[in-house]
Amino acid sequence: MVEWDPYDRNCPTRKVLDRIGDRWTVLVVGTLAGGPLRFSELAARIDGISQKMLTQTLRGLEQDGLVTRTVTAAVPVRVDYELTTAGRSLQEPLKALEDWAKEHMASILDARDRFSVEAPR
Amino acid sequence: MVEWDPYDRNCPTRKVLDRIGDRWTVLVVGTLAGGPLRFSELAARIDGISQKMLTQTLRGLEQDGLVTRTVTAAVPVRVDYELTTAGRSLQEPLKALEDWAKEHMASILDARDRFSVEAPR
DNA sequence: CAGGATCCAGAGGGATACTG
DNA sequence: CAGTATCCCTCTGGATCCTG
Repeated sequence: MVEWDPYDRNCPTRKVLDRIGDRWTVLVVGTLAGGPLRFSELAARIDGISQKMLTQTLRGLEQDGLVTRTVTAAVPVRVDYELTTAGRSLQEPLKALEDWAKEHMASILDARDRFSVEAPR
Repeated sequence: MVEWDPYDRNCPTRKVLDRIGDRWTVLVVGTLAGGPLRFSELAARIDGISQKMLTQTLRGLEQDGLVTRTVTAAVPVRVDYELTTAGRSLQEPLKALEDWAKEHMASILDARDRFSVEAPR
C-alpha cells in the first residue's frame, strides 16, 4: 500500500476527508446503516436536509463506491439506496465520531458558556 | 445522560459535527496528538492551511475545551497549543477516520474513475 | 512570532418551480 | 416519487497588510 499523507495538500486523502467532513454524509451513512432506504425515507429521517443536498450527497457517495442506487421501474418510480461493503466499513469510524459527540456534548456546551464569560482576548 | 439525536436539526450535536466536519480540525488535532506545538510549528506541518484558518480552528477548539492556549511572555511572544483530556479523546475517533481514509483511498479513486466512464444518468 | 483586520471571489446550500 | 434546473444569498476561506 502506498503511504498516504493527509498533511500534504496534494494528497487525495484530503478529498476523502472533505467528503466525510460534509455535514450530511455522516448523517446519510448513519441512516443507511440500518439497511436500504428509499429517497423519501432518507429525506424524512434526516431532519433539515434539502432534497438538493440529499441528492448531492447520495451522488457523491455513489461515485465513491460507498452506496448503490437501485431503480425499480414502476409508476411511480422507486429508488433504493444501500451501503456497499466499503460503505458499511465507513459506518464504523463514523459511529465512533457520533458516539464521541454524544458523550462530550455536555462538557463542550459548558466550555462554550464559560469561554464567553472569561476570554480576556 | 440526555439522549442526543444528531438527526434532529435542533440538536446541539449538529454543531459539534460541524466543527469536526471542518476540514482543518481533523488535521490540527491530529498534528497536536504528538504533543504541544507552537503556532508556527502547526502552520508548517499542515500543508496549505492559511494563518487565518489555523487561528480560527484553534479558537474553535479552545472554545470547546479541546485545546489549551498558553502564552509565554517573552520577546518575541511564544504561544503553545496542547490537547486537553477531552481533546485527546477526540483524537481517537479522528484517527479511526484517518486510517479509514488511507485504507480505502485506492478503491475510492478507482470507483471515481469508473463512475465517469459509465454513469448512464 | 503570533495574530488581528479587511477585502473579495467562489463554493455551499436553501427555496422554489418544473418533469419523466 | 425522485429527481433536475434555476435563482440567490450567505458564509467560507485565501491573500494581503498591519500590530503588540
